[in-house]
Amino acid sequence: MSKEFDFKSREEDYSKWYNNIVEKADLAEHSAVKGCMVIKPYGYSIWEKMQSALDKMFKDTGHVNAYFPMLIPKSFFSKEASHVAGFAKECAIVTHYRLKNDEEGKGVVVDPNARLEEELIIRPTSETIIWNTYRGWIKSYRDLPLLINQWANIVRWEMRTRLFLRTTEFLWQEGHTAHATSEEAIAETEKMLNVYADFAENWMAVPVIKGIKTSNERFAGALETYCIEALMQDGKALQAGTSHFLGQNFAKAFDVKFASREGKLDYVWASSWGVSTRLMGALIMSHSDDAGLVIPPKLAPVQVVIVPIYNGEEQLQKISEVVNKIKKALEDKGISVKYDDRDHLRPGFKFAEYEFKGVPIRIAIGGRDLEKGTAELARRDMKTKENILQSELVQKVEGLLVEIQQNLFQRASDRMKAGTQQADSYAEFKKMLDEKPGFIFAHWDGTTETELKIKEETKATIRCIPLDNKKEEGKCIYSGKPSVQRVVFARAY
RNA sequence: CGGGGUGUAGCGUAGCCCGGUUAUCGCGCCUGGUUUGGGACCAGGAGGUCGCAAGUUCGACUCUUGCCACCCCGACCA
Repeated sequence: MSKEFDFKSREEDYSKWYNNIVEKADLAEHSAVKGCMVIKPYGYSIWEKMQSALDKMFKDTGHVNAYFPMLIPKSFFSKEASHVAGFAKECAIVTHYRLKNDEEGKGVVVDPNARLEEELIIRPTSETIIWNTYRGWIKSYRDLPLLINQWANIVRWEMRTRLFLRTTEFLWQEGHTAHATSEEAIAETEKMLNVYADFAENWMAVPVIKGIKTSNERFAGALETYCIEALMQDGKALQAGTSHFLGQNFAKAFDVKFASREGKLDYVWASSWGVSTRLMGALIMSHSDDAGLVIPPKLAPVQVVIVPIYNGEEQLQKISEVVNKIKKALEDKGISVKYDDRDHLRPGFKFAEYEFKGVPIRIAIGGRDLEKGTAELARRDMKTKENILQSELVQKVEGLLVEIQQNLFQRASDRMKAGTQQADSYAEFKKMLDEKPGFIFAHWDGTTETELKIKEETKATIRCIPLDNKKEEGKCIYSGKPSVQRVVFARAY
């Protein structure tokens, strides 16, 4: 019996549990560079599944992909005042372009003669370089809307990092669109928020609240920031995606004007929106349990694993014949199947391994099944198993994949519901945060001052003002001033 | 960036306080064999800049200083 695969339980140590899963399910590991991670093949293939689903959704909504450089002239940043203020503290800067051999023979050193005339920033986001480019692309209303997305890596120099949730370098997509009117840009911003929510719920099986950020939490340079917020199993909120209405801020900063149908020149209206490898963190923390990772079928690199149980090589061959037929039949239905016939590991070991790697369905076929025409079918989400006829396997598996997907969403939704409360006084609010953290709906007077005070005293922030919020008269839990609606508070990642 | 902790083989660790042959054990890995319905067993074997760098010393895993990385807590953020 190996200790290697023993997980910390969520109860025992939530962060350790999370790190264990990331490492032991082979998703990612720390790299030689502080704050940066290596995404391992198994983890990356989940990200690829996310990418391809999202990419299709973007294309289906009229967007095209392009690529802009990773290095941005420093001067670009200062063109939009609040943007530079928001990102200045976390920028990596390229100052030189050459190394040379150290004259004292101590390896290579930066060549002081190779200083860049203008320093380059490694993109923390690409608004500036993109809007500088758009100036040349947009002349007329006929050039609009411009609907572009890019898949890229970016760097934000973070103080404290956690695999997937916050790393110095991360992968993401960023959409940058240009429109003739404010209304159109806002519609685009909202449309992409809906795409994100759709993806989170229907692919990741993660329920989210759609909302608007307070001015304090808004993206640097945006007029309005929309977001999807998810609730993790420890009661902390996770911002899973954002979509920004940028107004004419970047158009003005980079002088991007278009001639309208009437022949008038006006600045272009903009949106930008993004989701990142942080989604991996959301996925892990939404569904996984004390036995390891749980992946919804639609994002699982391997949906079905088949493990043979045999006695001797001869029997293995017979089983393999049956398995290969089943495998083919499943694959014909578009299901990804792995047949694990490694001989040096026993079935029990494999069972455990696929459990902590989160494979949704496991089929075991042994000598007894050979005679009876049966198989053992186990589902990861419930950790249950049953014996069924091989002849019913394909149909059963197809249905089960759908069922597991739905079950995970249902379970996560129930958790979110159970973790969502209403507080009507500050005392009650603080008690909830301590005793049963989660989303807390409470009245707020709408001022940044109150928001910051609450944050300072409780570490809870306003996650968003839900889009479907019902208006309700009330009093701010902190200041007692009148409020027209409840907002969502939580401690967050 | 502040407080706390950790760093010895792929993983988990003993040794360090009180310096002294060839650095301990378990798991994993390799070879061969027996096994295989929930984390197999036997035999043999390989694998180490003791996080890095200086210093003290006849001698450093052990003492001193500096640095690095990771974890936890804070400030900051997707």
